[in-house]
Amino acid sequence: MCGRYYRTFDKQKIAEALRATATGDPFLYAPAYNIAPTTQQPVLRLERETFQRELVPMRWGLVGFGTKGPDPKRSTFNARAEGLQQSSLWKRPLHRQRCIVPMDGYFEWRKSDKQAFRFTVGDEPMGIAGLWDAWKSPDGIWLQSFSVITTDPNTVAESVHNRMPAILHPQNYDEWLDREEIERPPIHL
DNA sequence: CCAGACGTTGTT
DNA sequence: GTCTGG
DNA sequence: CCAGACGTTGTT
DNA sequence: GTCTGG
Repeated sequence: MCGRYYRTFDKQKIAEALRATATGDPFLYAPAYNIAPTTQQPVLRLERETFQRELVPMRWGLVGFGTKGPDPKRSTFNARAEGLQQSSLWKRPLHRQRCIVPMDGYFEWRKSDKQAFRFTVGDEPMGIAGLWDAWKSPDGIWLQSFSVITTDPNTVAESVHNRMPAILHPQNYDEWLDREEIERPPIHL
């Protein structure tokens, strides 16, 4: 699982590091050390027509296109990699709306004693595989939102938890973001 | 066909 | 919107 | 994920 | 204990 993370890079640095155009309010890119679900956070995706990389602030906690809106009773800030194909909520996002969640690291709490652990990949920023969707509110305003994909833990993560976010290798970012591959999404990444 | 869901975690 | 269960 | 709340009435 | 809001 991944329910908290942190990011030290600001708008300009994220844009530079990811070679992307950063859109939206600079305030939403401010370094944050305890990021929680339902807050607006920048995610990386390809622009619909130009396929250029763009950073867009979205709500953490995916709100499906056809739902009635955000539902506090249902957690959608994580999406299990194993079940993405079997759910109407995740299926279209998996095929057409993949994104990457930039962060410096994430936190996990050990169940036994509630001890918090911080996970990073060295000193490098990391990109987590994510999905996004858009929902139109009754008053016509679009809400964009995203979810972090989780998978089985590696040997480091499993000492604390039985799930971990899907960390992408930088060389695979383009393949994950590809908006033209809608038949066979690169779930192997 | 319609109605209702559409999700995750851990159970130390 | 789309899928599953009844 | 954690922190904090956890209620009722009626209201054009 | 369970739900909501961030």
